[in-house]
Amino acid sequence: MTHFSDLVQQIKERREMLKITQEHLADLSGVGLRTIKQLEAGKANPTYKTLQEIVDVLGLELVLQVKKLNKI
Amino acid sequence: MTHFSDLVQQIKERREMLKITQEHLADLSGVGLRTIKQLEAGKANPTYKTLQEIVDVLGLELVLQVKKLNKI
DNA sequence: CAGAAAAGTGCGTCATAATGCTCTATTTGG
DNA sequence: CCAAATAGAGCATTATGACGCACTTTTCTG
Repeated sequence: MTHFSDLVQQIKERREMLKITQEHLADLSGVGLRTIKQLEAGKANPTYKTLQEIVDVLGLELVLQVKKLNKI
Repeated sequence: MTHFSDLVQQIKERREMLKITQEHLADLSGVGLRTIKQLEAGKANPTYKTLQEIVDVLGLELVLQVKKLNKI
């Protein structure tokens, strides 16, 4: 779960910044409310698709890049 | 599945660039060979954890960033 | 070209992600 | 402080991801 908690944190902060409730995010993204709650609680291992639908609504995107070294 | 195929393509190209076989990648990442095969074939919706373990071995990382506009 | 290595795929099982419902705990506004 | 809104969880069900095995197809290599 390397930096998964960071990612969750980013999602949560972004949602709050946009003044969107979990429920509204669920409606907008089509992802179940329960799923969003579990994700934000850090108690989930979401599928790419689920993650994608959520971050998309938040105006975010998942990108793959060459690892930056020395993350100590 | 927005740009999922792009992500799969990046993973595949990176693996080939590193001259690693799917089997070797499976061993290195701890992810099952079957799972890697399905992913590269674009016939999967991997969990974050699975994706993370694979890209990590390839020296890549998934990052969340604010969406760049006008991707027409 | 022939054999070997690597990749693709059908089938079946097991584990778990996704989800709804209900209830509790927090947070927030007035 | 109180009530309403929002978030966190337990429980159960359904859908599907992860995986091994066996076999076929494709791609290398000598």
